[in-house]
Amino acid sequence: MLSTAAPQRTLPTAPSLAAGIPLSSDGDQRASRDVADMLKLLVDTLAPQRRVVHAGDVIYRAGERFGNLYVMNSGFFKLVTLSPDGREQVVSLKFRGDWLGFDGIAQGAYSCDAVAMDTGDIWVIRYDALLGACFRCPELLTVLHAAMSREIGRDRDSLMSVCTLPADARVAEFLRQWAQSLAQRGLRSDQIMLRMTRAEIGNYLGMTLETVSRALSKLARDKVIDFAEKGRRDIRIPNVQALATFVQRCLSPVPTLQ
Amino acid sequence: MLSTAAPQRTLPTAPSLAAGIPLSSDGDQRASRDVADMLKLLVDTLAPQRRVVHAGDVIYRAGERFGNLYVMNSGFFKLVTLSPDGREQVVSLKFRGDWLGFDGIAQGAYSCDAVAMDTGDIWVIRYDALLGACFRCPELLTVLHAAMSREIGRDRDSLMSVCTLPADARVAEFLRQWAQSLAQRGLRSDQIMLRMTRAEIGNYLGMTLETVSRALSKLARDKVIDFAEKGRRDIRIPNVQALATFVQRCLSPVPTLQ
DNA sequence: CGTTCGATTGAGGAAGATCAATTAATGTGG
DNA sequence: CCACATTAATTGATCTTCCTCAATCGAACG
Repeated sequence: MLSTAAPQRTLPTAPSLAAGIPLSSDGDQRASRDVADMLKLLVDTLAPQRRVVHAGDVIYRAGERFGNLYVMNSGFFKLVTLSPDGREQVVSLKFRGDWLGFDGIAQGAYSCDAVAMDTGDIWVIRYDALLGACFRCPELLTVLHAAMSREIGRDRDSLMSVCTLPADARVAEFLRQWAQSLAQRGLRSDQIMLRMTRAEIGNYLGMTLETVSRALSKLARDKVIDFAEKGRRDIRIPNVQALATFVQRCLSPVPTLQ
Repeated sequence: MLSTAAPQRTLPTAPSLAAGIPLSSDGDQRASRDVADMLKLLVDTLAPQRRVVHAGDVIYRAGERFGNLYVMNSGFFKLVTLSPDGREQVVSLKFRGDWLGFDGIAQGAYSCDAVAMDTGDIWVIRYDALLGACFRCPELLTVLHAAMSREIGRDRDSLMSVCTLPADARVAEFLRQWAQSLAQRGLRSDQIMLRMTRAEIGNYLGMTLETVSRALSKLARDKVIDFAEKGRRDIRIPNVQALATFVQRCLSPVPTLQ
């Protein structure tokens, strides 16, 4: 991990509108600092090329020759794989501080599409340049490996959710993870703007869009989430903990007394 | 990847009992060489400590302080994660040439249990020693990153299977992947010895043990697989391609005329 | 040889998929 | 700005797949 020696200033990305409720735990604040530290380190050592992206932009495609890694400074990405027989799967969602392109290292070609879901900016990092820089600055290597390791951990969490949770709980857990991801990056997490359709969410979670819709309706009915006035795309989460307890309630075979 | 300049001799682990049918494709043979090359490189540069393991041995546990990576020379491992609320999930299966422990880098502690499912031997590699060696031998870094990248790719393949395939197809695909893993390592892949119970397989694939059993029975009924005389734990796969076509048949909404 | 654990198979039920109709949001050209 | 077309979301009614429960069988082991 980052050896956070100097009390690095948090980048101005955390509008903590804390209205009494603590929006992020201590762990989240540390994670937020870690992300900021990593980004600063990358800027300082690599002066990466900056690239602005908009919703729909494809940063790399499956099969394309590998050469770059990308680090997200802002925005929101999905990674999509396509099987030979045409099945499509959203395999990962990425936020600020996440890296894109690790899948390409092994085979010399990317194995999925990286698609921007929102406006944002990412940093282009030539892989061989990065390796070179790692020799001059071992800290870079630490950061790189931590990022890859984290990605492996996240992928496993996804598998766990899909394999062990019923549909309702899976959707709740999805929202919880999303909120937590935002919190860990110093972004406000009490209101999340889903930039995915129900179909995309369902694909990611291994269920149909109707089931996603029903699950969200149930969460709203149970007051665990709230829809914004216009559009059912942004979701208010009054209390993240409520999502966690909802998941537990789905798991326990306790009669729901109604 | 490995710059396979010299025609490195394949390690004596590939008893190609080819009885006419090509047991492995050209791609598999290359992969097999790559694995052998990697293992040789590790021996030469790190002279890692060797450790013999037996079924049930736990190499590391979730929460344990991270320090070592492990490279499998032989045997078979499962990685198991446990959620805070007690859900257990087999998140990965590992074979010869695979690395164990990547999940520990990010957090400074392992996030799953690595359990041997069979007798085998693994090499213990201190992470900091590895990093040091990477500076003297950049090839090591390439190999390390390729291994992590491959792991990310595999995890995503798992997610894709679980999310997009019906139960029968998932079991077939599981066997196909297993056979392919063996072939890519120069091991015979026409006969695989499952060292997992139906319950473990089901857990890994996100279904119940009964469903696994029924799927295997169906595969046997359709002559896609064959059970050995004694015990239903080792499975003959007369033709790997048949597994792939079985998966496709499950996907296509073609009436099965019966 | 009985005990235990794993695997198989069947019957019934429940979660979620599919199909379909309706409503809400978004966009487009006049 | 409106009428219209288009896409996304919701909700209901069935239907299918898979889970659950249960009984039986086989293999391994003390």
